[in-house]
Amino acid sequence: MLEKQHTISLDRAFFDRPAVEVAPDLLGHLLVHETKHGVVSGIVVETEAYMQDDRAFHAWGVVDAPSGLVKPVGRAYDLFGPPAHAYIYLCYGMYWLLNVVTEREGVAGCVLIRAIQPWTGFDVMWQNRPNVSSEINLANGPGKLTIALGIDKTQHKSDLTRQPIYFSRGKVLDDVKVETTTRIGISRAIEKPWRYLIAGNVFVSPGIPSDIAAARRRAKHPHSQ
DNA sequence: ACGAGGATGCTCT
DNA sequence: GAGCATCCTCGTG
Repeated sequence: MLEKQHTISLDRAFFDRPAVEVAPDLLGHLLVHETKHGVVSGIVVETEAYMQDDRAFHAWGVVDAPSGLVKPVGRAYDLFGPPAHAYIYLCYGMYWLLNVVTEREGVAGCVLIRAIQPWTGFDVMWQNRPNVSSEINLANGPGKLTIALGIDKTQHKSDLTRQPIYFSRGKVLDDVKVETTTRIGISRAIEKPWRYLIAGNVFVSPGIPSDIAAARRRAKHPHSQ
């Protein structure tokens, strides 16, 4: 069961800021999903920020340069909506990834939730991910955590300041030490240090920061460009 | 422990 | 047709 203090949600003002501020601040808060099978939650231990004019961002190139108008087409349009709404999209044709929209309406930005430390609703999580070998692997990745929590396309654009999906106002972990790396799994803007994680937490994802991954590839295949 | 490869569908060229 | 904000399995050491 959740303690009462963790049933109150972060408000919209919290997300009405640049993603690079929201992303580290979310660490230590609970991500909660009140499902019909029970309340499932986990501590946010890893996030990434995506910013306007960021070449790795879905919203890149969507603003028409001379007019400043947003082209009202495609999935990226929802990234310009009001803050604190869910932006959920299909990755590699198979996995739903959960983002929170940041910044005021008209400015694009979001925070990708990359890993949670399971907190409540273990029975539901194990049901959702029956073939997992250990608690560590239950939700230590952006695709894994949506499966564990039962989040998919149907919650796209839902308001994350209220049930059924929200972030707790109170932190479960206080005084978290935030570590910063480049983001994972991207090929553009790989130098931006916009991945945030709780230092030493074993529930963070096993991915390799993109600048390190690129350097390794170059060392291994010096001929490929 | 690690690395290669496949699954699978949407978006943009 | 290429390129993905991924994950899992099955090889080899």
